[in-house]
Amino acid sequence: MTARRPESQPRTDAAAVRPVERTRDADRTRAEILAVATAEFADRGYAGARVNEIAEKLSTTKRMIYYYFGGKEQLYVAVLEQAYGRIRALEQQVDVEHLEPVAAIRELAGLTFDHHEAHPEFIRLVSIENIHRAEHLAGSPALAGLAAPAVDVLAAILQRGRAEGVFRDDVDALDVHQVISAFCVFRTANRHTFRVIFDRDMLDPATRDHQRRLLGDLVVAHLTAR
Amino acid sequence: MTARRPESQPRTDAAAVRPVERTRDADRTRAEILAVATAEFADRGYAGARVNEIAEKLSTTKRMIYYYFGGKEQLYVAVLEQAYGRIRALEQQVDVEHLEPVAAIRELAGLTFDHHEAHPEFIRLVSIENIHRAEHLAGSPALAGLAAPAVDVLAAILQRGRAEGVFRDDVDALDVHQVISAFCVFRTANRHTFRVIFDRDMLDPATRDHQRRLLGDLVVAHLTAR
DNA sequence: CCTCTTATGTACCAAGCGGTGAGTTGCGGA
DNA sequence: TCCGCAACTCACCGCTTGGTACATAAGAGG
Repeated sequence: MTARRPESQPRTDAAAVRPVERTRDADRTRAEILAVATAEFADRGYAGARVNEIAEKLSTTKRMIYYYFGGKEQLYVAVLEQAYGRIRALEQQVDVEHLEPVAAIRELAGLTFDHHEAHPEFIRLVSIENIHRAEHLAGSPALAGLAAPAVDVLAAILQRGRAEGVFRDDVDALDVHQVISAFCVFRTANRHTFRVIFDRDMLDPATRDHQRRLLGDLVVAHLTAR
Repeated sequence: MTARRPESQPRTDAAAVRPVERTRDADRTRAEILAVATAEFADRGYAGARVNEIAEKLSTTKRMIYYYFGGKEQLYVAVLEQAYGRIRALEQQVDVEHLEPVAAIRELAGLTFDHHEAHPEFIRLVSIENIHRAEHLAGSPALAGLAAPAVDVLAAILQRGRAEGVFRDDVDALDVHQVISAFCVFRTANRHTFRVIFDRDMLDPATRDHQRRLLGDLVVAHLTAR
């Protein structure tokens, strides 16, 4: 029991020979843990995710998770914070001010549609957090009460549309956002049960394009009704 | 160690004296396990639910869960099957054939709305099952591929509306069902994160009534557009 | 070059987990 | 009345789980 490392150890004393990796880098380690944890939590839920399994997919060890984050729950909160932060950053890049109101609504709805489809892990994390009644979200000072930029963009479009007389003046921006979100979240989050029960594959390109148009039609019809 | 039951035992030999309970009843035991398990799985998710905890809330023991269902996963599938079965039974009772098409659509949407709000545990189970990519649903011969009756009702209404010339003739019934479902599921399933981020309480009566009307307006506007 | 802090790895633990072996009791039928 | 079996109880098991004690190496600063 004297041989500690039986193999796979250069031992040539030339420590600097190794390519590039394995230097000490707190930021890199933290980022790697977050990335792996995001995938794992999104994949299996909070209770279903295993700290040991996250650790095994890391190039570092489990000890680092506790060193940097403190515990499973805090790691999960950190994952949520990073995910929401990234989504907000993306939303802020939306630019539809150069379009006329109807086209702008269609574009915004379409972008949300694409965006949700492109980030299913985020939608999954949101579903998971709702299963837990948003208690972690509510407990995070970085996240609670901080609304999405998308609603402001939407409110501006509605304002312009009203001024131009093409939109009704009794429609609330948050309502419209909710309708768009509902449609986009549903087809991503509930895709699996919907497929089993109704045999509709949301990811099929034809279905996808059809639904993207449908969402635009739906919202515009509502905003321009009467 | 001879006294097995130190107290709380009548022991008057009048076995028939006891009110009604505690006889052997397989059906009742099964039903009780299912009821407790439904609440527990809906509350904490599949991985988060604990067999031990379900057992503690039972008037019987954990062993009975394994006796009747075989294991945690099979118990979960049984919970899903019962939940879907009940929902379908409710859907089949919908009767809107006596209403004109527009009123019928509003009524159907409203019933779905009320129905989803009244059964949040079911919505939670569906969310949970989607987190698991509907693998249990797909594996259950009693559930897979068996569409909801609501879509047939919807298709009939659309048909009538088209015949009367009040509805467009290029709208798919399943699309409409999806829009209604999306709205109703979203406001129930994502209620918690939505509240934390946008400070909107879906359960507030005024909000609720407003959204119920909104859903009807939305669908009707789309069906009657152009 | 030494030293002190930060970052990392190893080995391990107690509690809780899903699951079971083995016996016991009530009840319906002969 | 008694028997056979379904319905039920109790104690127990082995493994996985989140979490940690402790040793140690890599750099930055002097």
